[in-house]
Amino acid sequence: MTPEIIKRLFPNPLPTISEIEGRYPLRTLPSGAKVTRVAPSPTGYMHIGGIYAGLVSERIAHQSGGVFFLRVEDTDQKRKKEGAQEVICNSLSRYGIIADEGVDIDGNDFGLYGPYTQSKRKEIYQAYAQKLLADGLAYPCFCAAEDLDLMRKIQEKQSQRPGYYAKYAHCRSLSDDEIIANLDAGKPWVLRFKSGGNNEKKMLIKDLMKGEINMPENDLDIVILKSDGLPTYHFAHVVDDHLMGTTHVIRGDEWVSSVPLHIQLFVALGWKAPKYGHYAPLQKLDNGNKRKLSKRSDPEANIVYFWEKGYPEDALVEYLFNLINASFEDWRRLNPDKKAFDFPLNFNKISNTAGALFDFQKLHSISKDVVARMTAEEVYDAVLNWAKEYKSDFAQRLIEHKDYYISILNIERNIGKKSRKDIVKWEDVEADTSYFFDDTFSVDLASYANELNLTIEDMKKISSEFKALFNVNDDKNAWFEKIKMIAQNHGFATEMKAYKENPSLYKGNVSDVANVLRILITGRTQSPDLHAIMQVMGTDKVLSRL
RNA sequence: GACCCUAUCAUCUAGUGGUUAGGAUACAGCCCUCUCAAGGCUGGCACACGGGUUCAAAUCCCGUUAGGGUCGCCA
Repeated sequence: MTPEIIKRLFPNPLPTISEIEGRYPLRTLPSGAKVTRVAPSPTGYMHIGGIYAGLVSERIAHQSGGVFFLRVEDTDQKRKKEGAQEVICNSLSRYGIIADEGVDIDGNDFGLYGPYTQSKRKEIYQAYAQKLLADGLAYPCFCAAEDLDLMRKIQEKQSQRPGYYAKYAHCRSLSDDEIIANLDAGKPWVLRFKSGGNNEKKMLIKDLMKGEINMPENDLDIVILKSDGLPTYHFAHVVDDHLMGTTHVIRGDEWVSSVPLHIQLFVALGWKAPKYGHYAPLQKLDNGNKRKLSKRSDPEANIVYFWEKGYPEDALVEYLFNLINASFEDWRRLNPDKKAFDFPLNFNKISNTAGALFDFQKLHSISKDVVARMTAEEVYDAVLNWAKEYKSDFAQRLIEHKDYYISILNIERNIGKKSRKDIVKWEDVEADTSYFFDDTFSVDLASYANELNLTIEDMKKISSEFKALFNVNDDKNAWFEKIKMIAQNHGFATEMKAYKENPSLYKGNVSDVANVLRILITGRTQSPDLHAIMQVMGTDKVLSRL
């Protein structure tokens, strides 16, 4: 390749290699410190797998005293969406995944190894591409998309491995004159890596999560610079993670098969490759088959789904930790008061499986525990935050009745003990507490009477008798003694045992009496502790309901 | 089609040559109990299949089957 041709391909002045290397000094970190990153694309959509990767990367870096940074991979200008930076930053920070370096919500860089948005690094990639070109490790390719489609079709027909390699790599052997002719004709071009790999040969890859993998060497001349002058993922990853000093790359296992290529690129540029860890994607069951949680068909693949439903952030984090490493739940049992982020995560303990099915039942169970560990005030704040965004009329009500709601949320909430566990997500709270307000309270007496095998007259009698006896200051025992008394007066058993032994002697038992009151007070047959509910409602409301 | 990965209860998994195959979720039953939830106790439920290697295999090897991934100027 003559310098003249190189100049024609890269007419604009580029920084020199030593200039660039000077801008990215080696990081000075304690020994054992790991440098990781999360590298989403600004498509306006955050996949739950991105949170998974972020969580692992963040923990690995910070637990080792290293650096965790955010890099925005926007080399595909077609997929770039307005407002995507906000989605990325909000999604990560919401789950406590805080980068030491990267791009903030306004698109501003912070940290010394930037810029952290790939489109702003164009000249850096081009400088290294030019170097590869000069070193004879890259070449311009003028093949059009149609040419490549045709090539693949032929390969398929002949049962050949598809791709741009060996005799199919037409532009690899272009003479200088041919290149000049193409350039003169104004043909668009891409830059391809001239692979020295042999597909017959194997190379051993050590994956942090999957262990040793034997892969064939890469012999594909892949594109490193697209016709718009921006790099492909492969090239950008290699250049960036070298310059930014990444030591451990954690990414989805759709990248496993590119590792030979990536290592080849590192070698071609004279660099040391980072360590790689590939995790299997979250899956879901579809018609009896597992498949990857997909953006198109699965709403729960989008992290926003969990915001809309109001899943506590800690619940999702704990669920994901649990998937990353099943010993999390043992650790949690031993350390009920610690933050999830205190959990020590080791690579050799990270589960290496085909990909877990996303299990909502497990998430819900974890979520109930998480909510049960919170105080009523904390729950109130979280519900209010959620409602402000997704249910403004409910938010209004929460604000107007703050103290009342906190008392409601405090019912049977005994922190650290056997607390009530019935809130899974903030979305549930409004309906669960609706009977505390007259405008959202209703009761269908006739059908309940039928269900309890009582007449409405029976219910009325019980109600008026209790009404006369009710005193909001009664403690639980005194309160219940009154209920027993009413039971006795009306021919109900006061003890469950007695009733069970001889049901025919009684009209019902004390629980039926309590249930009558429960229905009148709450409009439903199931509720938290009735005594506590009455205390929270107060005398006026209880009497009016009765 | 080629290459790579994976295979333990319904689900997430522990397990690295000798275990009554452990835990969690879910499920069922009992206890507690004013209902529900919670809690306590108990129970059922698994090493994909076929060959090897070995005194001994969930564990090592080979094959089969099944699932997943990759083979783009997308990441």
